[in-house]
Amino acid sequence: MDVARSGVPEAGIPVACRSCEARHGVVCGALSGRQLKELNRYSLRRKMDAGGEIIAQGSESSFYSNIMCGVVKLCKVMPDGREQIVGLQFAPDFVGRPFVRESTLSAEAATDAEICVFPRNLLDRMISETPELQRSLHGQALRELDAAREWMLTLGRRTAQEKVASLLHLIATHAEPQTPTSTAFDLPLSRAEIADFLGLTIETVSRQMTKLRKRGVIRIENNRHIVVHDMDELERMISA
Amino acid sequence: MDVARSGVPEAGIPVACRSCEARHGVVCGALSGRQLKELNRYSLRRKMDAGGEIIAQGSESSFYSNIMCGVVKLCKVMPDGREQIVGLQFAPDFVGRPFVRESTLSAEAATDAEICVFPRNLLDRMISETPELQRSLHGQALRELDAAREWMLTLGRRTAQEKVASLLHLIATHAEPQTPTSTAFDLPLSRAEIADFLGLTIETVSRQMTKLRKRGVIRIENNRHIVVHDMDELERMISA
DNA sequence: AGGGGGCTTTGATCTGGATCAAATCGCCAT
DNA sequence: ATGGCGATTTGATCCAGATCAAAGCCCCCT
Repeated sequence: MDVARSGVPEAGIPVACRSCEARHGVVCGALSGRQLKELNRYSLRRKMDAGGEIIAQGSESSFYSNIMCGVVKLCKVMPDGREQIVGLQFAPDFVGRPFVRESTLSAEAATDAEICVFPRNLLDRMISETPELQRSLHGQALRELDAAREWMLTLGRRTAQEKVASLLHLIATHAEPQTPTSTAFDLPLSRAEIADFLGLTIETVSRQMTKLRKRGVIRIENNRHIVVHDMDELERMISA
Repeated sequence: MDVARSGVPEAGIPVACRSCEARHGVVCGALSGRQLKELNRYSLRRKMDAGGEIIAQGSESSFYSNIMCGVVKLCKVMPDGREQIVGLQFAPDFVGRPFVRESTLSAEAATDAEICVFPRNLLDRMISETPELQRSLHGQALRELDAAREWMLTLGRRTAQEKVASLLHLIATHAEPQTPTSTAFDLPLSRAEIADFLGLTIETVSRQMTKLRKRGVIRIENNRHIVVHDMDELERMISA
């Protein structure tokens, strides 16, 4: 059924890109075949173990990345060690901060992950040459801003119970890129990381999870695997 | 001393724009003389009283605005009335959410303010035709994202004392567009609004302000006017 | 000048979540 | 299997900040 040469949009697309998770993501989805080929020439796939650091807070990085699979957490730490996770990113998100070299936060693999790393200078050039790419990255920045502000409401005004429900709902909603909402999933974060995302302590997170379990809203298997029995109730608990 | 015609970059610039606060802001600074003229033709200056609503949460607005003077607060409210301020914007910031019509937050004048309102469709067209404008708005979105994440750290991990110090420092740093940091300023927010920005109650905000006053870090005149006696100490209290 | 209403401060008490302290669980390496 | 170690849960107690309550203050209006 394949058409032989032209007419097939994948003609001329690098082999590595054809089945890539991020092929139609924020960055690569906005590039021409020529650009894709050039970016691919200087790209490197990298497997990250959970906990591995992609960008260090306060450092200057000369790379950007795309997330191919896995979950990446964005963290801020204070000099005294207090830590706050300020965002989660999922495949095929773009990771990096155009226009500013020094990073004000760190990016770490929360789960085992695979990323596609490419030179900052090269993408910066492509951004300035490609309005569609600028637009696409602008769109992701605005979506992240919406998400950050939604989370500010969670941090500032929700109770511990509502915070934990919010987290479970967020994961249920984003864990599987294909399905809009999944009722069973693995948590990409440890209890300590959940605490740092919600502005709580480990103990409070654990107690609230237990409470949800005892109320029959969720089941917990092996600490990390969650089955949501009553998604409606979970959503109701967040109260918008 | 004026050069007669061409050579003066302001030639052909609408009169209304020449002395405008936002003339070199995120939007207008990225437009050509022709575009500026067109945008100006469909723009409207509007005076807002403190508390006046620019965009309602959940509504669809067909306008964007530039802040000419004053302070605008971005709020989210929950169905039960709990409220969180998720951002403050100062002249000459742009207010609006490109790409998405329905607003997930409300924008209100925190102080008496003046804004320049223009049609969404028109600016959307200019954005798609003007890479420099797209870039400029992308830049503002990323700066707002940085600010939102910084505030997430404040909301999630700082104590009431540190939160109030963070707010005073934010205002000292942004109140006067001209000076980088001012040691005396009027608070653009009431105690209730400060509480909604910091995720605290009015009473806690008041007590922490009193504590700062008694420690000699600040002086408070007429509730709204603040003089910072010891800016170093204020910054130290935020601990990065 | 007087009086009223909405902020703001101050005081007393309560409580949700933090902190301190043990178990218990799960998983890996031997 | 067995031991060991980090992660998680559970329990006891504490405390920062919320809540409830009452002045005080400021400013505007008549």
